[in-house]
Order: sequence, then structure tokens, then C-alpha cells
Amino acid sequence: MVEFLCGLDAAVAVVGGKWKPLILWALSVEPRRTGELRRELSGVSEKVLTQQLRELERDGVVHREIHQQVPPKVVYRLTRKGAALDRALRPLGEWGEEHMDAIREVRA
Amino acid sequence: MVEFLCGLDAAVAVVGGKWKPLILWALSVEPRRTGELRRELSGVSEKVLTQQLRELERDGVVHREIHQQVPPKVVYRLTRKGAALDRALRPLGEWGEEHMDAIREVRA
DNA sequence: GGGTACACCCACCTGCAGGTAAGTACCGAA
DNA sequence: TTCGGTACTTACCTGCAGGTGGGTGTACCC
Repeated sequence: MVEFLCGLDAAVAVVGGKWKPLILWALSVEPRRTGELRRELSGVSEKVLTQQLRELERDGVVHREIHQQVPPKVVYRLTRKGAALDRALRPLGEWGEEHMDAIREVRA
Repeated sequence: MVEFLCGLDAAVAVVGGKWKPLILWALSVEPRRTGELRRELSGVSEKVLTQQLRELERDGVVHREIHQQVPPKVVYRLTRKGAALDRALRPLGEWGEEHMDAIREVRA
């Protein structure tokens, strides 16, 4: 790994994770706490959510903001790079929106 | 499955496969025969390549054109829908191009 | 006759992404 | 004093995407 054939390859390495696109989408609306994210993306396990958030943080698209208090409070927000990534994903989302029905139909 | 939370979800269902983005990229340059694709995407096994091509065909983004002759000749090309998908992937590719170095660096 | 190229198909196997369930440490409310 | 909420971590397990290696049929070249 760590060798990309093209830009698309690199981008996929960042957003390629079961919940990552949805996480980015959620955070693009507004910053959120861990629990809020968990409830929004119904179906994610706690482990996988934090895991994917850590990877997004490592890749520099998500910022983790720890409010030192009890009980703990952690807020996630998109970095500038993350916002750009989100914008780059928009056309893909629109394409999906447009052809969703046809795709769904073909898988029955 | 067959239930998408949003357009992005649907699009990912289509391009989410180890070689699919690269296949689309290759076919966007020009239509290709099976063997040409195999050589271009060095690393794909024959099985997985045809498998992913079949799925892309089923999803209506790739057209399979069989020239009835011996030895067999099969040409794959993007459909209009496929070309639109390719265009929708461009911004993502550019984002990747731009941040590729940073991403590579963070994974060492 | 042996080798190569074409575009497949099939049975089998492996690695790892993702899921499950439990534990940590703290506090406030019932 | 037990419960619920906060944000995690750890050990363990499972399913399946993807990879390996073989086989098919035809025709050309040496």
C-alpha cells in the first residue's frame, strides 16, 4: 500500500470505509458530538464509529475537539481539507440521487 | 441492502469495488478490450476483473460489446450514464491528486 | 504436435473490515 | 444504591470481497 496509481485512488483510500461518506455528510451539515453521530448513522457500532473517525482525523479531514470536562464532551468538525473533500463528493451524490431508482431496480 | 440512505450511498454501491474506479477511468479514455484492461490495471486477477465488469454492466454504466469471431473479441465502453458517473468522479480525483502527498506521508 | 493468445468459468482459500459484547472511569438523578 | 449517560478500549468472532490456480474451445504460428 501507500502507493497510489492516481488521485482517485488516494481519495478512495480516504473515504473508502463503510460509514465514512455518511460521516462526512453529517459533519458537513454541522459539527457534532460522538453520541449525536452515533444516533444519526443508525447501525454503526460504537467501535467502528470511533475507529473511522480516528482514521479521518489521521488523514486530516476531521478535527477532534476535546472539551476537558466531566462527563467528557468531544466535538468533531470538518477541517478545511475535509470541507473540500465533501464538496468533491457532491457531484457523486447528485449522480447517485439521479440514478438511485434504476440501481435499486436492477438489484432485486 | 437495496435501501440507500442518500445519493452518495447509491453511488458508492456502484463504484465501491477495488478496481471499479480505475476501470471507469481507463474506459473514459477510450473503449478497451478485456486483455487491454487487464494489462493496464496491473494486479487485477482475471476473475475479479470480469466480475467487476459484469457488475458495472448490470448497473448500466458499462456496455459490453461482443464481436462474434474466433478468437473472441469483447470491447467494453462507458454508457452515457457511465460517462456521467466518470464526470462526477473527476472532482474527487482532483482532490486526491492535490492531497496525495499528505495522505501518503501520514501512512508510514 | 506443441505453444500462444483470446475471453471466459469454476472450486477453493485467505485476510481483514466490520460487528458483538464486555470493561473503564466519572457524575448526577431517581 | 442502582441506573443511565458521556466517550472510549479490548478481545473475540464472522462474512465475504478478492485472490489462486485450474479447465474450456478455437485458431494461428512454428
